[in-house]
Amino acid sequence: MELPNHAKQLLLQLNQQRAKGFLCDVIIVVENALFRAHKNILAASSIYFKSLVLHDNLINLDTEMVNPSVFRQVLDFIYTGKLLSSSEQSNEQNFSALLTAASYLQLNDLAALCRKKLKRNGGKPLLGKPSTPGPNSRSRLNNQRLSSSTPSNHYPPTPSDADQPQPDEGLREKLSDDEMFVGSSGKNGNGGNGGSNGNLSSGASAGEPDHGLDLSKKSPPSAGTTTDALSPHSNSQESPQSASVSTTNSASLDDSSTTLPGLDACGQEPMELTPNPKAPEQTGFEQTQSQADGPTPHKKSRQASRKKEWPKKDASGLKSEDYERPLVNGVIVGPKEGRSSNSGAGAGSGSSFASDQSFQCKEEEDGGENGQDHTDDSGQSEGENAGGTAGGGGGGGKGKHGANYVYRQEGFEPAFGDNLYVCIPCGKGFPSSEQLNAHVETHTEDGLFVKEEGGTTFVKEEDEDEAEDLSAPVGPSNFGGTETRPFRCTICGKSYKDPATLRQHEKSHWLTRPFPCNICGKMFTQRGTMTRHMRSHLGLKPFACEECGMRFTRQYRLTEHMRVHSGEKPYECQLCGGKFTQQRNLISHLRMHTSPA
DNA sequence: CTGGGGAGGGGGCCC
DNA sequence: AGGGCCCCCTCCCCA
Repeated sequence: MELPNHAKQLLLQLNQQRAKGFLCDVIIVVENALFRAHKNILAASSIYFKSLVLHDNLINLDTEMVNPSVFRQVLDFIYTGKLLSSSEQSNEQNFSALLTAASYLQLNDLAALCRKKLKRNGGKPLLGKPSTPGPNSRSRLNNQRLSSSTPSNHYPPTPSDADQPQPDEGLREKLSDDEMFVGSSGKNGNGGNGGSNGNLSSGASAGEPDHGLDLSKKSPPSAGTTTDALSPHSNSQESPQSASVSTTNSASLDDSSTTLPGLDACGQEPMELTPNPKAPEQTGFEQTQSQADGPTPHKKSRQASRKKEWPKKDASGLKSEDYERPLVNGVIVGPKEGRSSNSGAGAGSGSSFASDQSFQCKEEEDGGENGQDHTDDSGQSEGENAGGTAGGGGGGGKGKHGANYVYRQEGFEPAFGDNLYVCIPCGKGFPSSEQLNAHVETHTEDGLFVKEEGGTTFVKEEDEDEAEDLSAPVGPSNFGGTETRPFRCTICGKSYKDPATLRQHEKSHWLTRPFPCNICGKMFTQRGTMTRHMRSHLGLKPFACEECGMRFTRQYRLTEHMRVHSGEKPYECQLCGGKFTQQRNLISHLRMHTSPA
């Protein structure tokens, strides 16, 4: 007994989910466009993808092998088995590009389809493009690019040996100059020494501004010779994640930006893949592991593994809105964010992608942001840290790591059922995106930022940034006493020196966090925290240790790290006299003294 | 195997 | 917006 349309239906659902970003657990970066997808689907369609998604949640594809437009077709193909080529594209060039991409990605069926098509048209497959499996060619290209002579025999290549992380131009623009040289760190091609973090790419360095891209400046001179051991950093770069940042492309943001996966290009003629019995036969082989060829310093593996962790839970939290937002300067830009990110790059955004109508998706101004809350922590966090001041140790701990930033919220256990499209704020499920969107609009009128406790303050979405107007803090001296900290939070009673800080603090009480990460959808109460978080996605580590070349995402980390070299151990245990370089280690040490052993 | 220390990384929060 | 600090998690090394 067999259900006739089962497979088809399943695929249809999956494709719809992809369109909404629902349960998507991997992001593919192609030039300045991001695509979300499901690891399982990718893994089932290509060995190459299989090896990539194994450890990566953020994958960066070689822009020399595939461009956003082509990748969109590829992705559509993967999810539908149909080749949708718009009239304008259904020419040889397009098929040729598709073939290149398919070969690179090891999508054999698609490649065969393209070859067939090209043959039929009398075209020549793969002109000038490598016909070898992507990975290899990719490595080759990368090596060239890096001018590294290191052979890349790994196959499939781990992102690590594949690319040299170089932040996408667009992304760079979005971040401060000093952040730019980061990605390069390490990873140089092969591990060999990444050590030098970044140095490699450095050719660039000369003449850059102080903080700038001069990799050589920031990184240790040892470039070529440094050992891996010294530069765990490099290792970290090899982690999948870093790979993600690898593209060298200098896509100028202006235009091309965008790609909205999940959207069907209109007017396309489907070219269906003929049933292929042996199709999904990818044998399972996960050799990625072996990649860590050579002795790997422990840190390497450790870091690598850590990297793998990040998106674990977050990835799925992507909002469809983000998903569909055009990218500008390499960063997904949406109506909402666009507004807020007015910093240079952001500003341009609006206009920059305007030209790219084709993929644009209209979504209402605010539609989504609110939708994203993850409450996991919110609930308690506030409470805790609020009251807690110092003791609030809770404050810090809350929500860490694990929270589900996604579709599930405590208190909102939605009955999904068939309703795959779930309104995050209220937990209602809808059978179609249209219905969900319609529903969401009803929210936007009400404003979704509700204070967690008391719920007395409503902040309209539009005012997100100017929340102060509505969440007017209790003015100075409303609470007798603290003259130095006259601004007090009505919810938890903590007081602050200035209204801005109070306002900032108050956001921690909001049920909905106003600053979402455009990549994983995680929500933050402070923009700065979100920006910092973004760095981890992008592999940006602007702060380099001049001693060993190790790079960090935060200045503070570097400062801390420097003590390793200086031998300074400023933190002393009053009980046993033990000294530590880092306060946190003293703290954990103290616990050892105090814990009831 | 286990516990302690060192250290990288992430998030929250205040200034 | 960025800096700095705190807290937590986790991994690795080593005794």
